[in-house]
Amino acid sequence: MPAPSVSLRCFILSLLTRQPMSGYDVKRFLRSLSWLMGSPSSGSLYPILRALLEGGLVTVDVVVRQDRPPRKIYTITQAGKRALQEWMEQLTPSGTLKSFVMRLILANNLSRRKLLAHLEHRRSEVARHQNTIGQNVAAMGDKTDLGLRLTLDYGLAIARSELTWLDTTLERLLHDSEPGQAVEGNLLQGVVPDVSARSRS
Amino acid sequence: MPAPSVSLRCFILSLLTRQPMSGYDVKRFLRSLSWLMGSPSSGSLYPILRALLEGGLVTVDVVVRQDRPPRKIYTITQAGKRALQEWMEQLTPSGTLKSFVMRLILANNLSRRKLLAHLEHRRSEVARHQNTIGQNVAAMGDKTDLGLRLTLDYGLAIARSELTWLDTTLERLLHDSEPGQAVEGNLLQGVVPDVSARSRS
DNA sequence: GCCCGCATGTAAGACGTTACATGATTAC
DNA sequence: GTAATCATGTAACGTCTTACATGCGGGC
Repeated sequence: MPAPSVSLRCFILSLLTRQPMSGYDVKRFLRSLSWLMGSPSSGSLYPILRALLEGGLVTVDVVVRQDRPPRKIYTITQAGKRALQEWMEQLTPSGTLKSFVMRLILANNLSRRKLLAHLEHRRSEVARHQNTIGQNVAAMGDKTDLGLRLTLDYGLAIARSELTWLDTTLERLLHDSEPGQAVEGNLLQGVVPDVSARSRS
Repeated sequence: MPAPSVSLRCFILSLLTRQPMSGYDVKRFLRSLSWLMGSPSSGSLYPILRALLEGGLVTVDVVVRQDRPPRKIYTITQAGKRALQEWMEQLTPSGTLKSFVMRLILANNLSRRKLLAHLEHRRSEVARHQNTIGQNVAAMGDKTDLGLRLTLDYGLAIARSELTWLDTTLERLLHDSEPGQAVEGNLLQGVVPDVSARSRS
């Protein structure tokens, strides 16, 4: 039993705050975002669900069906929500795009203040890396290394677009929060499950 | 000895085609690009160098110095170059940004044809993911999931900027290769213009 | 007939990090 | 004097993937 990573375990736990899901549902959801943050394989996903279950952070409803494997629908418990809250408190992101996106998806579980802090933290990191790249470009001088030039140019392009996205998003969120009063509460109004989610056949 | 991954081993080997380097040099170089592709820790880097040495793909020159650890300068051998060439032939990228950047850095070891193919491959992948995100947005409808909306919006912004970068870069490379006759040789003339463009601190 | 999607899960091993060990030099 | 950089390396451990096992249903 390869004790799964804290971050991935918590992330999957937090997906269950959106709605109860089966392991396969989690997989499909993450596969649709695989470009941004990759998606775990069965070999890591199912052990994580089992660990959550054994830790009492989720419950499972087994839906038995004729002649096919039962679907196991996982639902987060109160204990799970508490554990999640504790994890959310100590945001210490590690600079990678993946960890940034992880927390971005969880925006609903964050107070607006925390969300803004998260975005601003990312902003400063990207800005720093932009500077680093600029220094690299300067240090390179006239050496004709096509690969390095392309890479640095690429990095600059990505960094620039990310910064503008962060700026406009921050501005939008700030603008939205000014008229509102509930600054500290979670901003997610209609949390109610709505378990349909699959209409396509 | 945790036999290191093929890709990382080959990538580090290929860095030595740029110039002979010590392990620490490799580390520093990769740290300066850590945002794009991360940088390996000592625990993976040094075993890789040892494996390359034992495989005869590199040689080492030990520079002894007074009272400090000797610097070990690694140089790629003919056998190393051949092995690298073979690896380069079978480009089967795996969609991640990291693997894309890895090959981008190695542009000098690629024929122009291969480089263009690489960029075009990336282009089609990003375009596909852009479509996926679009579908997600459509499927979401009016559900108010702030985190998911932000994430999808973010993904779209990144994808768009990457596509425009790829387009302009492809165009530039095509434009440069038309007048020239040597289509198949490695290209490295000092092309890429004007990468300044920093306005914000 | 065959492969793909659905749906779960396990075992073995590849991969990489963390933490340590060593120790001189430079900078605050 | 405490910390950071230079510079190498090892061992233990955490983490994740690959490949397999199972088995039905639907499309080509």
